[in-house]
Amino acid sequence: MHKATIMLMNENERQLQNISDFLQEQDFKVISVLNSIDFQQEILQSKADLIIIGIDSTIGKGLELFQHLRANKALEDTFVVMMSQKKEDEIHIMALDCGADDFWIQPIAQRVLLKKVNALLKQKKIKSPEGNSAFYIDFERFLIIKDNQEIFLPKKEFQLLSLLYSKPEKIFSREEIKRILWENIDTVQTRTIDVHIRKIREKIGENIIATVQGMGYKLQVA
Amino acid sequence: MHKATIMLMNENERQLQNISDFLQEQDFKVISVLNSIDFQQEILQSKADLIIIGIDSTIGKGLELFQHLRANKALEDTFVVMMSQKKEDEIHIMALDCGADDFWIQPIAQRVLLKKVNALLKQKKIKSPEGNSAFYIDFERFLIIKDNQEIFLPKKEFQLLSLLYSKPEKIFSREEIKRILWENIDTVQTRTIDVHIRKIREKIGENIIATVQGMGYKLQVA
DNA sequence: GTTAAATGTTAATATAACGTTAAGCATACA
DNA sequence: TGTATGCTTAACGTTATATTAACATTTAAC
Repeated sequence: MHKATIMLMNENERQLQNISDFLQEQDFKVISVLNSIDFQQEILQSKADLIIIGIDSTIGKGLELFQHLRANKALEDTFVVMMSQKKEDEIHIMALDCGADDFWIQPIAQRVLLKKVNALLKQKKIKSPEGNSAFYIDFERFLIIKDNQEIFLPKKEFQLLSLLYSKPEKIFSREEIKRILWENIDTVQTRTIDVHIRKIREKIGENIIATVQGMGYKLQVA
Repeated sequence: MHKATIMLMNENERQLQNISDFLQEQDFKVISVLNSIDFQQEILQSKADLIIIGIDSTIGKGLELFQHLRANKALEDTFVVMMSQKKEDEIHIMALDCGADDFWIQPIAQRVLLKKVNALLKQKKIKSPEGNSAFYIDFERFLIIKDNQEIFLPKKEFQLLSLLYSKPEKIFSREEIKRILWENIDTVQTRTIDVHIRKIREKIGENIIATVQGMGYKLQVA
């Protein structure tokens, strides 16, 4: 099984070492950084599954820095937790506002830490429809925006893509698509859907809609 | 957008009312229950997205009760959080061991509560492999999840595995499998099933489907 | 141990599902 | 009225999946 990678950022060296040692003992792959410059360099390349940031020495510049990074696509699937010794709600809220997925108060018992880490790693973030794939849909203007380009799709193609887009990764069977887009008028032949798919792929790219044989189509998230 | 449903269980009526009122103000659909009997009745039907349990008046019977429920498939996608006024690590760990996904310490500021609730609702649970066997089936995405890996199976293999999965440990005879998967078209030869079993084993592991000589196949629960 | 029955395995073949193209028709619009 | 656009279809190409037959191996019964 894949060994989870955890990235630690903490300007307090002792704290950093403590947690790092413990997590390594527990057989995680750990990447430790002591300051926000290293952090910035490592964060996007590390492909960490979980990032734990100690914010006590960092407040201000660190959080601000992070807020920008959070928007980065490479971090979409990464859990980010901030830790602090301060219990004030203000800090808690600030951390979550900056895009942290959770907030832990230090000191934290090793067994609790381990439980929490494992609990998080079991979960998987779902990308919000906005950050979805290589494109997004402007429903007001009936346009697909991809790579800063505006792509126009005819009505049926637009409807079909919108449907798939409504639940990325969910497989929509031809039956389901027919039911929704054609209101179940079963005079519609099977190949019709394929042709629409064909044209959509032609316009927005081949790798966005995946075929699942025997089942239907789905929007790729990766 | 779908209005999230939150279920609250707390034997302390004032706490229950407080949280319930606040969350309703925030436009969540809230289901409140005061005791573990109601809880048991409501939990499976409520289809809540998030369940928050106050455990201080409940410890013991409540947790035990919940531990059984956690195994239920209907709760696979539901986040469960336990709250307590006690800060001891023991309780924290116990809660997580019982299958809680998170643990919050009371009192909790309303703004913090709201942030945490929203953060959780943004995530979507991945069913833990521990449940049934060494894997689980994502029917929406048509995938087998095993050791955090997503495995694709062709339609027939998927159907066959799903059938076995529907009743772990039950032995399905070849006749029964034929009847269900081929709608009793008896032109299908015996070895066909074996070949499908073979391919499934190849992809998800040899120890998951067991052969019962003279009887049929069954899903191992391990 | 020997044997027959049951199951495992492989690779060739058949079939079903999907992709693609071009053409026909309807509708809108200049 | 002619032209453009979009939707659907049929026909055919291609690929993925399902099935089969032939042979190997295991199991249980004697």
